[in-house]
Amino acid sequence: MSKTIVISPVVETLNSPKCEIICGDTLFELAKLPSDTFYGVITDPPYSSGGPKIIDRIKPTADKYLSNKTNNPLPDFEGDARDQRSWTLWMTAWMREARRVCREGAVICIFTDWRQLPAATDAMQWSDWIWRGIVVWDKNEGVRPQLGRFRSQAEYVVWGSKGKLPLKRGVGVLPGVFKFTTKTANKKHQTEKPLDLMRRLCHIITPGGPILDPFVGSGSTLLAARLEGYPSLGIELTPVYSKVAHQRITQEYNQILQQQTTTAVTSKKEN
Amino acid sequence: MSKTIVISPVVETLNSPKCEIICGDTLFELAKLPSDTFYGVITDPPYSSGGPKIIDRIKPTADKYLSNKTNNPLPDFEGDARDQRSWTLWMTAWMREARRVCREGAVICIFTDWRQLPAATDAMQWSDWIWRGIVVWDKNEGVRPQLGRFRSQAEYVVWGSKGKLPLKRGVGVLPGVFKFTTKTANKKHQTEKPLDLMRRLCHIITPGGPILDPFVGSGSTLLAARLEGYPSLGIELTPVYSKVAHQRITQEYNQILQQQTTTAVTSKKEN
DNA sequence: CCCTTCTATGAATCGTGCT
DNA sequence: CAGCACGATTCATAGAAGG
Repeated sequence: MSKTIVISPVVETLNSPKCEIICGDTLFELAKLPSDTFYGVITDPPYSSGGPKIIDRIKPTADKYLSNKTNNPLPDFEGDARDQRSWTLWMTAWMREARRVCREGAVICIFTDWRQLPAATDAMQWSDWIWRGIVVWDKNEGVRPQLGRFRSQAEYVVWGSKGKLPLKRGVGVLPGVFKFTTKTANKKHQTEKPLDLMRRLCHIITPGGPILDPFVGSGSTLLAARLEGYPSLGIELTPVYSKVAHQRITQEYNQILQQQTTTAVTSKKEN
Repeated sequence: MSKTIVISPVVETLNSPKCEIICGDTLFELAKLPSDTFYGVITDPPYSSGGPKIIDRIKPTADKYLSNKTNNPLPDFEGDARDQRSWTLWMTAWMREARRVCREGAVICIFTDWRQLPAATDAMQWSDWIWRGIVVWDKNEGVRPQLGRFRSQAEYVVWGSKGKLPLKRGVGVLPGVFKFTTKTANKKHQTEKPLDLMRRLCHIITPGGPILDPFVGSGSTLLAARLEGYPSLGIELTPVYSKVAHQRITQEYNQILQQQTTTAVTSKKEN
């Protein structure tokens, strides 16, 4: 049996959307949630990529994903050592549960690298989501150049919907390619995504609808959702990261809100 | 039995790489070629995409892929009405033959849309090519917007190699994301790719090595290869397009060569 | 010749209504 | 009711037209 530690809800500042993190295994925690609740899922599951052989996959995550191994202060994360068949089945399992807790017309966005992209589209369709496309995250040149090859400078978001996706639901047209560089400084997680990217992604979800993130990591999705006015629920297996995310969502949220206010005031003065 | 019509080789201008087009079915024509000849394959096969239902796939290609059907002077192209299972098997078949006629270390680049991308990676691996990555062609925003969705503004190149791909083979590092808009004026084919994109792609292949294009269409690959100094062989099923490509490779080649010379002279004068 | 305005278009898809 | 035909739709960009 999984033991659930519920971290106290992030303290709500005035008018800020609710945000909660559960520390536990996604499959078990999802099973406890009621059906037809969320308007969308945005998440970055462990890729279980990083090599064709099992022996390459079961290395510590830092060895797999960081080209500079020295001075790495980031803890390893779990769930990243499955072979592809097992990974696909596991993805299917949690995505099916995630689908249950979502309401009709909900949108799902799953990060993946090129190697797992086909398996991710399989899992999405096996779990009865309607696969609707691929969004490209262009990380810019400069990423792992190799002679005689094309650069692996992109990651991908496989996205779909629970059933029909009506054209008019308060959501505009969103770009299919996003260009954001990965930040290196102050990263809280090895695979942390740019906050601005996550904020843009949120807009695919009906405004104000609660968002689910079954793999919180350092909490970029939850932070972005909160900044964009969406309530959210996150699930994270690793206790360390549950705390990291919790801190980040509270502190960075306030910092960014202040910055935004300052910027707004400044630009008003300039006008 | 397939009846082969060999269109006379493109007239060679001085020092220009040889370029030849065979009019016939790729599967049959490939079977006639000797093994271990080519250094690379760059091609844009029919996607057989364009709708979830068979009835949508078997429509004329103009109905499937053009939103404005009026004033469309371009002939339809063939081989675009397979269901996904059949498409994957067919892709596997010709890619296996293409692999045979390529030498060790050869590179293959296959265009696909998001819908067929997973099947394309399957076919590549089933035919014993080593799948090495995905290249993104960003067509820019402006492409068929739809409310409440991410834009389908990218197409993809699935690429791989025949066996090992040595780091040092005279090829540098190439970008993983290319941004080129589709031209509208003077298009010779419904799905014509930007020439500059094709010229950049060619650089993944060992300089001077002959290139194979089993689906010529309007001949962008062959034209690009010729401009970049690669000899090439193309195969095209539709007689109309065989001729269109032949013309284009002869005429546009000379035009562009002249332009390049003019530009070079002009910029010399400016310095 | 440059700048602005205008128009055409796109490797679709949704949703309605008909058979 | 399932399946299919058909019309409506979205907007950034290129290229044309106009000033």
